[in-house]
Amino acid sequence: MGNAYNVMAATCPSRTVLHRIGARWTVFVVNALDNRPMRFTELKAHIRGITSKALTETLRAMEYDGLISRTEIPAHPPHVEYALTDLGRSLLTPLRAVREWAESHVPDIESARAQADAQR
Amino acid sequence: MGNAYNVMAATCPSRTVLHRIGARWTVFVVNALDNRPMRFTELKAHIRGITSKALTETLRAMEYDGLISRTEIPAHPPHVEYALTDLGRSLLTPLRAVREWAESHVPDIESARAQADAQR
DNA sequence: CCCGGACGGTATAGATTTGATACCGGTATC
DNA sequence: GATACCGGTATCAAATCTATACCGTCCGGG
Repeated sequence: MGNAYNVMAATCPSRTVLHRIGARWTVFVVNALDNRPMRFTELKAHIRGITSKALTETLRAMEYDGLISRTEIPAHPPHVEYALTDLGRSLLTPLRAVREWAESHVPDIESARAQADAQR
Repeated sequence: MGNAYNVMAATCPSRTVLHRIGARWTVFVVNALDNRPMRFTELKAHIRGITSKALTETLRAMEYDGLISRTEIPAHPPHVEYALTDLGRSLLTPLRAVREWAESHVPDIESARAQADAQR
């Protein structure tokens, strides 16, 4: 498809993009918002182990990059809703594949680790 | 396909697997070894911006996880060759998709960032 | 009115990870 | 010899992440 960007070049903008995708929690947020918008606390509960700070920073960065939208809903009680944008949804396909790979290859990696440990 | 692992659970082994895949440089190494084995210095030159230390650590971790193999070749001059294992090759498909997403969506993200900057 | 709790975060400090820079031993070439 | 390349280590400073505590707003109950 020959586009002009190459992640292997240190200065290429695609590098920063890949860096952002690869950031600790981005994958989890994208996967969590897969089929519906969520609120802050809902996300925090869903992605077990994330702290408020990490979640806030991840959401801010993703919003800045146009991957998610943040909407304050003035209902009673008011609350905040995070949702994938079209761009974010387009990222869903590759990231879901990564997630599925991770979930389905746990035994392979665990046995590789066990074998490496036994070696020493 | 219903496997037993869920990355959203903090204690799930798949979490550590995903963490490893998401580590700074893993994506680059997998993509670099896409169509042939490479030597240490070759990899370092190919993945612009990586330091020896980062590359060493990434390679060690990936070898431990069974994603790549490290072979010392006793030719003259002797050298070291890194190659994807079958497991590593299976990771290639999802990660190549991520790489391609990054390379093809740079303009979208840049314009989202520009728009966010203009907002303030 | 007062109390308590949920929501959506901040502030701060300590631990962990990363990166820059320098260096090193072995092999081969000049 | 002297020099250079390969495949790394060692060391230390800088950036990042985590844990923990805290905060203001809004709401419902008593």
